[in-house]
Amino acid sequence: MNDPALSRLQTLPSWLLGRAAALGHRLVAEHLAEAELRLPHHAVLCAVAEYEPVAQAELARTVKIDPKDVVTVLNELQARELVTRTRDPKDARRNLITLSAAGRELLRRTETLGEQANAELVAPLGPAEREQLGVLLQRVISDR
Amino acid sequence: MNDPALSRLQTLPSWLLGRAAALGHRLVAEHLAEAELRLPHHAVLCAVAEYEPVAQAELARTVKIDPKDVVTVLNELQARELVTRTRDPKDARRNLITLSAAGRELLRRTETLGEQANAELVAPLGPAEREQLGVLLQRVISDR
DNA sequence: CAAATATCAGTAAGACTGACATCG
DNA sequence: CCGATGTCAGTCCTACTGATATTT
Repeated sequence: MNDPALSRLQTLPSWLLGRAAALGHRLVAEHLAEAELRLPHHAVLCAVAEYEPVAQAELARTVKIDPKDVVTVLNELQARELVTRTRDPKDARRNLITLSAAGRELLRRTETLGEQANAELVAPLGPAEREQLGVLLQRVISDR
Repeated sequence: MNDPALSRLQTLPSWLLGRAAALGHRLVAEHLAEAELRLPHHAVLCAVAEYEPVAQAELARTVKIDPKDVVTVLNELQARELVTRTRDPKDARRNLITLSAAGRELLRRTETLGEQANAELVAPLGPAEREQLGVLLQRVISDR
């Protein structure tokens, strides 16, 4: 018998995406480990830098992670004094998150580390192909 | 200040890949749930169909999951009588895995489900673009 | 003895779910 | 009261690590 079931599976976009993402995830995580930061923490730090002062719920939306997980990530970032959490005087439900000086400094490092990891990830591709890949992926994830 | 830290992050290949893969993972998982199968189980089933009779260690290599996890996956597949595990008479260290009739039948269903999910995933792309995406991803993951 | 195979137990990261209190 | 926000506790899936037994 031996119909090529696996071969077919391994050409499906979801399979290829899964493997490529796993590779990227591993590379980025390895590089970020140098700054003792994990991936969601880095993403949250990026978002805080761009939108501070910002509420946790909005962080969850922009970084696209679960609001419940934002709590944990922020707890850890706050424990390392990379961000500050203060009550919003205008709306007491909200915590306003801002970047500390240490957070800003660490972010500069982790941004560099992240870009190195991504350079490794797309090393097999030429510049035009990297651009093309980015465009296609954007289309696939757009709005969903 | 507000340098666009998040914006930059969200154009990195690893970020885009992560989001696209998560979307694909969710779509495939949802479709496979209809057959009460999870992702690794489907992949293993595909590999067994293509290479049976096959040893667990080789399954781990072809499907690229941890050999320890193959044990669990196979336990569950065997409990549902989708595969059979028999001692290799030539090498008593090996278990030879083969597909049962029920397994072969279920695989036909899950293959269809998987292809439907992937069709949804790449729905925003035209035929040529899907091909292009596949080629680029193959290049990125080749050999690593 | 060294290497490969299979199993088991435990752990870690990430994404999720449900319950709850607070505030507007 | 409803809806949004934040917190807490716990689950699920996937991936890994370490230890062990057996066989080649």
